[in-house]
Order: sequence, then structure tokens, then C-alpha cells
Amino acid sequence: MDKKIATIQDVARVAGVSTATVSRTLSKPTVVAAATREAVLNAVAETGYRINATASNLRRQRTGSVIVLLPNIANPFFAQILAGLSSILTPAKYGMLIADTQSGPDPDERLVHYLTSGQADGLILLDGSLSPDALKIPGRPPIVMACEWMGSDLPSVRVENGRGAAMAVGHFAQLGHRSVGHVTGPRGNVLAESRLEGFRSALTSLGLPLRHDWILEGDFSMDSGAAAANAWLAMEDRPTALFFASDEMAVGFMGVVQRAGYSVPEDVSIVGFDNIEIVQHLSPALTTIRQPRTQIGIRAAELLLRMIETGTLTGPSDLIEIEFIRRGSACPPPVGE
Amino acid sequence: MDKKIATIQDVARVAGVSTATVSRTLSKPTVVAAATREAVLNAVAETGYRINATASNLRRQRTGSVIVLLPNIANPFFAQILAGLSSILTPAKYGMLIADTQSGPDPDERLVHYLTSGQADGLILLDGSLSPDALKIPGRPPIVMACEWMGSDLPSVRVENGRGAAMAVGHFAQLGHRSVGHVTGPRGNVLAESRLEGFRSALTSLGLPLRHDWILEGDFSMDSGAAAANAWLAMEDRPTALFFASDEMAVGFMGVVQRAGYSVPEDVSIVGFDNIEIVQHLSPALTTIRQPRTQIGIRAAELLLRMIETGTLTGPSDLIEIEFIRRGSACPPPVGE
DNA sequence: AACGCGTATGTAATCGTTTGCAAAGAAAGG
DNA sequence: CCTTTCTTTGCAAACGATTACATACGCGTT
Repeated sequence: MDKKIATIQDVARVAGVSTATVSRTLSKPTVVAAATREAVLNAVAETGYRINATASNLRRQRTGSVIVLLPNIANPFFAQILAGLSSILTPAKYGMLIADTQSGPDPDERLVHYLTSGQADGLILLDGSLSPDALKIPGRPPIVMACEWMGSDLPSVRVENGRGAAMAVGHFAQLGHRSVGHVTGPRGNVLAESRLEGFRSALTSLGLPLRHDWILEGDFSMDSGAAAANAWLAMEDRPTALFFASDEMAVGFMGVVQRAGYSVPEDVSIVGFDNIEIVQHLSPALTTIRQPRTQIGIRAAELLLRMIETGTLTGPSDLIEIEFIRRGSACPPPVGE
Repeated sequence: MDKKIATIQDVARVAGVSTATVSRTLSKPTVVAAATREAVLNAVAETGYRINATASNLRRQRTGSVIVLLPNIANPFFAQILAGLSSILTPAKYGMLIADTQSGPDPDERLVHYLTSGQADGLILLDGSLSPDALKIPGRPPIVMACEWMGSDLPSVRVENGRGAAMAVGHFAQLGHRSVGHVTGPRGNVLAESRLEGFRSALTSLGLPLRHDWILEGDFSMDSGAAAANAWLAMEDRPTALFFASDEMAVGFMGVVQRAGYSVPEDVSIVGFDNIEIVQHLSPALTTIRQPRTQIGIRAAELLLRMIETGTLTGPSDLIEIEFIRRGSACPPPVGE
């Protein structure tokens, strides 16, 4: 009954070699003679030796893990990005540490904490509303943004948010809508801002009216979509089409208006953003802008690994194509309006 | 420009004390004299010292992180459990390492790998379909199951799956349904099995017919719910009520039948399981069984931390209350059927 | 003066690897 | 037979913290 776990010393003793040779056999097998190598591998099997990651990391001055900082784990939107990240990090022998900025008191402070704590070889940021000041920290590990970030030149993987908004507005215009509204993401969030900006400029370039009372503030959540629905129901002069900065808000909206006896898209056309899995199963299925979330995760992880490997803090930014997905939640506006 | 990060040695030098004193000041401040403590803290501030977790962990023979093993990160169901876990682990200074069993080739092998690799002080399992053999490993870290597991006596946090199913069936019976079907989770998954079992025994104890062709196999996903809908539509003799082993399947089902021109609940009553956030925003809002997922995560994390702290491999099992949530997706069966 | 005791600090070993350097031996060339 | 070069291995010093043990000092007691 071997209660204690074997160390490299034990393996060395069993194999009749030095610890150095064991270490080399495991890390660069080509430099040791074939016979020795075999002896060592046998000893490893016999003792059930597993390399102690902590000791290895200490000696090699690395941690073997990257931290993913996101605003809210419970948001399914991030879950798929995580899946993409994991699919790259795991095979590369990096652990994926998850931390959410919301759970603590001050999000920015959390960021600084992780930047300085040396707990990770790299960071991936999924939160679009963190302060850029944190970047000044000397000796910080490489960071990759997996979304846009205000005026920062951090390496990033992002998505054409503005163009997505323009696609939505263009679709409405093509269907004949002239009164188009927008439900935004939280103020201060870059994703929200750039979608709003895209919405605005698309409206003006298409010669459609831009009405402030048709721009409703949301926070990406379903509840805020439901709130927007109530606001919409209470309006005197309603827009016939609404572009939502997130699918979740569109879902919340649809639930309320449908239960109020209105029909989507006959009474109001809507387009979401993200293409979360569920929206294709709704009735009507939601027309939306697809963000390839797994892809975003994969690219971000690859980029970060490259930076860690080469030891640079800068890197290219990657722009990922989005796609307009036409389903059943938008149609021409009701006649006579 | 201090490129290099300060070590405990630097702090000791600046403060004019030994490294031992610095370490003690930081870990148990009461044992050092007030004046020394202040000097050390000043030195810490001056040098910008951050404790090196890797070195600390090596010396203390721990890792400071726990691994969460789940079947599929992208499943929003787990996201909230993760949030609960995180809310406990983070304040307790434990990192949360996420790994999914699906991404690799052999899930069981992954489990064994993490069990033996010594990368974590503890494990939390969210996958209901892993082999119990893995537990035999000597010297393994403590494990907590956050769901049921076949015939294992691992400490766990679980939910009254069988009772949930019985609640759903009871509700249907009370409304007057006599033909009740079930869409299951994936075969071999414990959650799925116990809900199915609960469904079966509830039917018989209520004297309702148990028909095999009314039990459809799903896999918890929306797509499988949609498939079940097509199967239902194709039936000669349809059940008037369906209990789903997951909300997601119920959503998939509802989408298909609604687009096929049927109405929920007038044509078919449905009840889901989980109470995922979205279902209250659907129309009709889904009647379901609520599992307090954040709560599950919290309890599991607390249990695991206690086990780590006391160094035991066994612990109590925690049963979390579920709740029947009546919304709008079930009503009395259509007359004349 | 000797002793005991408590408090505060320092010394140095230790955790388990990795790796620069040196040494040993073999092969090759003159 | 003496260099030179190459391959293979071992020695021992890191990596940066924690902590058992030793030491030093102050102060009260006998």
C-alpha cells in the first residue's frame, strides 16, 4: 500500500540513475540513451510517478495556467467562449482558471490583483467594462482581450459589432421599415457602445429618422428586454422594428409582447445579436447576427499561447467575421401605419 | 524601473529583518511585534511585493486550486453552478480550474488523470456518467459530487430528482390528464435515470397507464427536444401531457409544435425540469421543477473545502430541496379526447 | 546571582523539480 | 599515443516561500 506519492528521487533510485536523468527522460527524451530511457520509463511505471506540477512550475518560473476574467459566469454567452478556450488550452497543458469580476467588490481591483499576483502566465479578458489603467503594471503577464476595449491597443480578438448593427438596420430598411428603435447594452460597455454607434450611423446613412425615445437602455439581460417591452407597449408612437444588442433581451421582449397579445413579427419586427443557441427554437425563430463564440475562444487562446511562448506583450488583433441569420422575427411593417 | 518582481528576500532586506519575520507578518501578524510589523508592511508596500503562490504552495504541499470536471462547459445549466462554486472558492483563496470531459477522447481517463496529477487539492464532479472505478486510486484528493452517481457513496450534493418527476406527474393527474409521456435524458446518466424512475413509479402509484411508446429518449439538449416533438407529431395516439427531463428539451419541443400550428398548453401540456432562466420569458412561460443551481454550487464548494481542511475523504451528503413552479404550460387536457 | 518563563526574531532545512556545468567515456583523427 | 569532439550522465545550485528549532532579551522570583 503505497500511501505516499512517488517523487523524482524515488524514480531515480529505482532506475539506478540520477534525478537529472529522470527529468531529462521526461522532458527531452532524445538526449538520453535508449537503454537508460527505457529503464527510467519502467521505473516511472513501477512507482506510479506523476510529475509534481507545482515544483516544476516553481523551478521553471511559470504557473501553467491562464486566468479568464469575465463579468458573469452564469451568462450562457460566455460559456461557449469558454468551451473554445478550453479546447485549445487543455491540449496545450494549460489550466484554465475562471474568475468573475462581479462577485467581488471592485472589478478593476480584481483585474489588478490577478495581474500582479503572478498566479497565471497570461490573462484573457472577456469583460468590456474594465479600466485601461491596469495595463501600466510593470512585469505583468500577456493579456488578450476577447472583445473590444476602449481605446486600448491590447491584442484582441473581436467582432465587427458596428457592421452587425448596420446589417440589422439594413434588413429592416429593406423590408420597408422607417421607424426603427434600438435596445442597448449597459452604458459604458464597449460592445454596447459600438453596436449603438453602428445603429446610429446606419440609420443616418440610410436616411431613416433617429429618435432618442426609440433608444431604450438595457443591460443585455432578459429582464431588461422585458422592461423594454413594457416601455414599448406604453409608447404612443411605436417603432415598427427593434434591434436588440443581445439575443437575451430580444427573448425577454418577445415573451412580454406575446403575452400582451401582440404578434412578432406582424406587430413588431425584431432582430437580436449573438445567435445564442435557444433562439432558433423559439417561435418565431429569431433573426439575429451570429457571433462564432467558440471560434472567438479558440483564436483568443491561440493568440495568448503564442504571446506566452514568445514572451511578448503585444500581438496582432484578430477580427472575426459575423453573419446575418435570417429567420422569422422580421417582416414588412404593418400597412396603414 | 523595477522590471523584476520583488521576492520575500527583497522585503526582508528593505525592512531590515529576516525572511522568516516577513513570512510571519503576512501569515500570522499577531506573533510579531507591532513595530516590526509596521516596518515589514512598509517594506512590502515600497517594494510592491506579492507573495509567490507557486513557491508557497510547494512548501505547504498544496495547490490552492480545485478542479471542476463537467461534461460540457457550453451547457448553460452548469454555468450557474459554477457561479455558486466561484462565490465560495474565490473568497477562500482557491482557484477554480475548469475541465470538460467531452473535449478529450476518454472521459474516465480524464478523471483519473486529474485525480493522480496532483494539480488540485480537491475535485468537484458535475458529470453524472463517469465510472466509479476511478475512486480506488490511493492518495487521491477529496471529491464532491454535485449530482447523483451510480452506487457510489461519495460525499455529494444532490437534488430530489425522483420527487421532482413525481411532482410533475402529480400536477398532470390533478389537472385531469390520464395519458402522460416522458422525454428522458441520455441513457446511462444518473440524473436521467432517477427522473425516469420517479416518473415510472409516480404513474403506477397514481394508477395511470405506463406506455413505452410514450417514453422518448432525449439527451437534455434542445435539439433532442425538437426531435421528440417530431416524434410526438407523428404519433397516432398522442399523450396529452409530457414531462421533460430538462427545460432545454421542453423549449425545443415547444418551438417545433408551435410552428406546426399546435398550441401549448391547449393541445399539449408540458412540464420541464431545472427552471433555467429563460423559461419564464417564453410564452407560455414554462411550468417546471426548480433546482437551485447556485445553491448546489455553494454547498458543494463548502463541503469540499471542509474536507480539504480536515483532510478527510468522506463527508455528509447534502440533499437540496426542489420546488414546483407553476406557470402557463400545463392546463386540463382537451375535452373529447 | 541564578533561574525560569514568555516574547520576538533569526538560522537553516525543506518542498520536488530543472538545468548549467563538469566529468567520464567513446570515437575519431593525426 | 595524444588531442579533439561528441554523447551521456551526475553533481549541486537554484526557484521562493514556510516553519521547526535555536537564540536572545527582558523581567520577575527565589
